[in-house]
Amino acid sequence: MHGPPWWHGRFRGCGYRLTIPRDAILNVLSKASKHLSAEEIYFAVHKIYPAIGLTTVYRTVDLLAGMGLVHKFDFGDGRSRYELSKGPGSIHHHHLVCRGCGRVIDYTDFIDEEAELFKQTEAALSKKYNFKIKSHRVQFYGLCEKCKPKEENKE
Amino acid sequence: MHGPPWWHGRFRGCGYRLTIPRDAILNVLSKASKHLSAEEIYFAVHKIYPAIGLTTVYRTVDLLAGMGLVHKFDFGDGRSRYELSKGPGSIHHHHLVCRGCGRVIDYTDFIDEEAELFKQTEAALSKKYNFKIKSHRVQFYGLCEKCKPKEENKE
DNA sequence: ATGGGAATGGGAATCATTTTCATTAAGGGT
DNA sequence: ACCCTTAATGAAAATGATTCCCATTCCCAT
Ligand SMILES: [Mn+2]
Ligand SMILES: [Mn+2]
Ligand SMILES: [Zn+2]
Ligand SMILES: [Zn+2]
Repeated sequence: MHGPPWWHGRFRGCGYRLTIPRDAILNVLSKASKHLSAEEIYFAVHKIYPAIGLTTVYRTVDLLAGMGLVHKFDFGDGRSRYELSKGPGSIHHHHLVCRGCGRVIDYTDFIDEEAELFKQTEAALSKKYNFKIKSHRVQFYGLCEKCKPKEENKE
Repeated sequence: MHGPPWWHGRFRGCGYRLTIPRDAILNVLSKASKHLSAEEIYFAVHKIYPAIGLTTVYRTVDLLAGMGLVHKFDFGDGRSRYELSKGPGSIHHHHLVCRGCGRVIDYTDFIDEEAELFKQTEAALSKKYNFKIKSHRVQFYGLCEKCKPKEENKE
């Protein structure tokens, strides 16, 4: 709870500077309860540091993705969404995406068995295609509890 | 090899008209060996029917995705890519995406065990979140055999 | 303190996709 | 084969997220 946030150390090693905008953006992301768009990050950060521009948000979020600190997602709503990937409170998980309302649900259940299979699959794919796998993404698409009934009414 | 293509029947049932553009676009997709962007489809179709516009490609590909005939993907290169999902020659598969050059590799290996696990996972998720799962997407990100060496040289 | 490269921010530019609207053409009924 | 209704189309303009440009500011090792 005290001392500098856990990400402060990660910048020096890469030769990057830990600036106000970068720190502010990471703060916003670390407190976010959902998957934020660049603009949403911009608005949130803007309340505390009105000087920070949208361009910087894009640049920063891109840098962070390159460092592996955030994940960039496309859930099909026309804008990229970002989520902290490392650190306390962030666990590897997969997503359920509602085609009706766009809601995204994180799930970590059943990951145990998934993780085991993914390890095997990654190993086999790496060898067969001589491909170095860095990460993966799993998403299920469908209808959430709210949208399911609406769909049925259409018939 | 003869007779109307397999997709002709799929339109009537939905109340959609089978038009020249739609047929042409499906022909292009059915012959494609890679994941085409809207513009690539447009160029291919344009050689045979120069009158067909890019707008129609977008509309059609959207319609086909809604009908479940094509899958829409985002591989991170800034444009959506489309692939026939049903019919002879199209098997359900997952993707390896190279972060270096953007190459996308289809793989169907190891799907057997994956398929089994996915069935279980889908069932469990459906129940727990009261979510109707229609489809899923799995992508592995990393470096292909060509890009792997380049990355190592940078250090 | 100083110099130099890194980082920033505002505005313009890009570019994939969508919207608009006047025109065309499926295809069911005759 | 011919009409009619209406879905479908295409050209051009609009949109909107992301990127580019560049003058200015900031960080930090010397
Ligand atoms: Mn998530
Ligand atoms: Mn594929
Ligand atoms: Zn929903
Ligand atoms: Zn590659």
